[in-house]
Amino acid sequence: MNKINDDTLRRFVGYHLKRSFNVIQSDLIETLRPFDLRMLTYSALVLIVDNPGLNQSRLSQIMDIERPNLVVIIDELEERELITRDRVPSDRRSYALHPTEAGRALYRETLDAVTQHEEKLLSGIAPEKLEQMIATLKLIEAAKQGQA
Amino acid sequence: MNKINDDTLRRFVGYHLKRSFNVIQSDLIETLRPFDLRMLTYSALVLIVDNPGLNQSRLSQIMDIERPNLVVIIDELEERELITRDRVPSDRRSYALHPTEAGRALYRETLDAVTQHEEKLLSGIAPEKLEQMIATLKLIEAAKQGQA
DNA sequence: TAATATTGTTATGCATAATAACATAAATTA
DNA sequence: TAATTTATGTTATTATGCATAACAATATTA
Repeated sequence: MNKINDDTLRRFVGYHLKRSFNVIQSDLIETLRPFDLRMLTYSALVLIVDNPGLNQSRLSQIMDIERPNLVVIIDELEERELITRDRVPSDRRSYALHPTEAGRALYRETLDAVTQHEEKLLSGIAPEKLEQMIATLKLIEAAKQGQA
Repeated sequence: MNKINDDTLRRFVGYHLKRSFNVIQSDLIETLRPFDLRMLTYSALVLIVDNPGLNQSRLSQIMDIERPNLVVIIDELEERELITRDRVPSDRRSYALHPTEAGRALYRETLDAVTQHEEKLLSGIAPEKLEQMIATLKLIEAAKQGQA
């Protein structure tokens, strides 16, 4: 059982990011499973509750996904009557997305669950370290703009 | 053009991880494109060069993917004659994976390219911050084991 | 008014990832 | 030794995430 050497890949920030994200992601998937939500449907629900009235174009931008991929997500949330697509008189191309009462209720439930699961998963790590890490992650996120 | 509020999602470490990983990932995909490699074929190649003789079972473990998903990756690398699958006399179920000379050459080329691209992307961030972040990312990675 | 841009949509394909089922071979145990 | 269990690699299948092309309806602009 000699150890496999991944020192070369360990030189890359992306490798560490991916491996740690995998850990959080699998925890999150399990957390959301009882609510029949996936990462993207959950993110969309949260953003719609927190930004009622926004349209799909804007939502796809903040979610960093292409508009076509958002359509099925919104379809799903609408079919489950967690949100509504409302025609906008001032721009008849777009829909204003609003949560239903059921959507807001699910939002509250899942927010608790997700918060608790992440707190539990990361309970062994000093909050200052996490805060520092997040600050650096934001710098990486911002590095995108600086690219050619 | 009022800003969309994602404060709720910003409470989650996973959200920051995902967004920053997306930035690095899209850069990496572009970097690997000229070499006709994807993230997974690249990772596999690196690990095989650095750990010649390992088998698919072990490789799938370190890569954190299921064995069936590794098969096509190894198929591709073998078809391109970057690696070989060699029968092991002591265990005739498994294959020892070895890089070819072409595989080692591509490894060197891509290692340079990936290193440079990541350095360029992250050039505006202080190395100490990145080091601290990686240390915390490792803690998150390790949190997996501590789970129920 | 004519040309261009935006919004939402359909269709399509590629990449990543998980599971079930299986053949072959090895290890265990009865 | 024989029977059972486990490990390795494989095929098939499915779900998910993500990107692009093309389009109709509507808005914007030149």
